[in-house]
Amino acid sequence: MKRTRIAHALTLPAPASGLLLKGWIRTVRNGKNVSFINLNDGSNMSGIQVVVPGELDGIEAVRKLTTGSAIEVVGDLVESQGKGQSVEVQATKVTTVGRANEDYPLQKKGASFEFLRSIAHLRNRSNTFGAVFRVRSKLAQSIHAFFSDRGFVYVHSPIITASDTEGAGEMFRVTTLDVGNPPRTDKGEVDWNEDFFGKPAYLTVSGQLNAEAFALGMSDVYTFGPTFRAENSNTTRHASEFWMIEPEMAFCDLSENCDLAEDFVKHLLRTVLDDCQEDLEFFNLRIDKGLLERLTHVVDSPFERMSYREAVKRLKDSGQSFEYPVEFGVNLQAEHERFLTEKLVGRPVFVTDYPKSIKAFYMRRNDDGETVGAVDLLVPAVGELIGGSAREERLDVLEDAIRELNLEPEDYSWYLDTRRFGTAPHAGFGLGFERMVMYATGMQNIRDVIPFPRTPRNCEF
RNA sequence: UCCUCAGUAGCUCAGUUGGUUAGAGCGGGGGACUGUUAAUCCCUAGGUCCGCGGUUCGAGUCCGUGCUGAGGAGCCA
Repeated sequence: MKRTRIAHALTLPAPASGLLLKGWIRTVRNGKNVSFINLNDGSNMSGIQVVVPGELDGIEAVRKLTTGSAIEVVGDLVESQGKGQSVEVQATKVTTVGRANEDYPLQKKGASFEFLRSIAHLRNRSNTFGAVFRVRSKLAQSIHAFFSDRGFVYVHSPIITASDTEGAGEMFRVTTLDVGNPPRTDKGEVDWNEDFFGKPAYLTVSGQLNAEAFALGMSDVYTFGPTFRAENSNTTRHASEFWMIEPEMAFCDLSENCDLAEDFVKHLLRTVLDDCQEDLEFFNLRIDKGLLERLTHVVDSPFERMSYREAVKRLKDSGQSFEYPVEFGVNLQAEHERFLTEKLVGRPVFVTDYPKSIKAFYMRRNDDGETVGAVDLLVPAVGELIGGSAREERLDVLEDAIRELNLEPEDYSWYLDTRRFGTAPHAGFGLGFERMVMYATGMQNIRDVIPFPRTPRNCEF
């Protein structure tokens, strides 16, 4: 007999006989004549109710079953006699596969997210985290589907990099040297020539420069993989290891870049609205009351676009007082971004053309000499969701930008090669995957949307 | 990294101006009852009050310090 996943069993027309279900017990209620088991195998939120008649062979073993135990059930799908579910499984055989002892930490009792983080290996068996990780998986699959449909090439950018000049944050060093007793040069400095790669190496903080190289040859590409930041930042929105999506398109300007970003965000949200209904309804009920309304609104609204210059003007004209004043030339604070997208615009907004002084060297310089072709997508309730830009494709301008930062163009030789040999306008953006999962689920802590999160001082599991 | 707050039973929490034997609900064990829905009812076991040091006749409670966690800020994705 072949196993049926519970989500599928629930779609079968009842009555249906001879099903084999396997999963883990969420709750058991034993009566004199009948026992009820809520069985869950991770394929959906609700699980399925298994009804075990009191006269069944082996009923004594069933009565001793505990929350968390793994079992196999053979039975028939029938219309439910009780309230609360339309169908249930009338068991003809129940087999204990793996018993959970009475100290199983996930009892049928509300537990704090903080506690569940301490049992990350078990928390996927809870309602909330089962839903989070189903949605996360669906979003990941949906990302590949979106780009695949548009002819993008999926590029695996390297995890280990030797360039420490990307400037996106503190990097984790990768080394095989004995940290307690490294080889040293005559001057007493650590001799990186002796290290595995013959020079200092790090975990990547971004795949963008690699993606650019592939875009300038394969046209439309994207990366989707893990990224590492050694920042000692302890917030609900930062992790040391997270996933990032970075599309990069040749022969593409800032406006077309925004077009893609808008389609992309809407596609992802529409997918989870369509395919993860039960999970999203749970989030809407238990985690974030406004979730469904907000997501539906975003999917249905055209995104606003305005320049940074205009955004600053509208923020100043709003009369709103901010903890940090708004001025042309300063980065927008979280409070500014939220006010702009939530109050002034009321829907997602692309803010474009930031002062060059607050953006990265590789962003394309505008003709005004003052701004660059950067774009941030701000969304209600979260703030910045996407950051991107048109890339500087002109070799001489790019070299000047590097020198202005007191960096050496020679250190970027392979990157500059792409501008020497058949350069072309191109643009792209980066989206923190976990930010999207948080946005889609209403979860407020990044540690609760990553299966086994890594943050400063936390590398369990 | 900075600021603020917190740490009491397996979990979620209460614990008064410092005062006798630190409590409740859920979960666990035993029983009753029941087509049940986080079932219900009775009985029961279960504690390094985060660690260390101090003040005091007396500390879960006050002070210092360390550890851990959370929220906020900065940085960013």
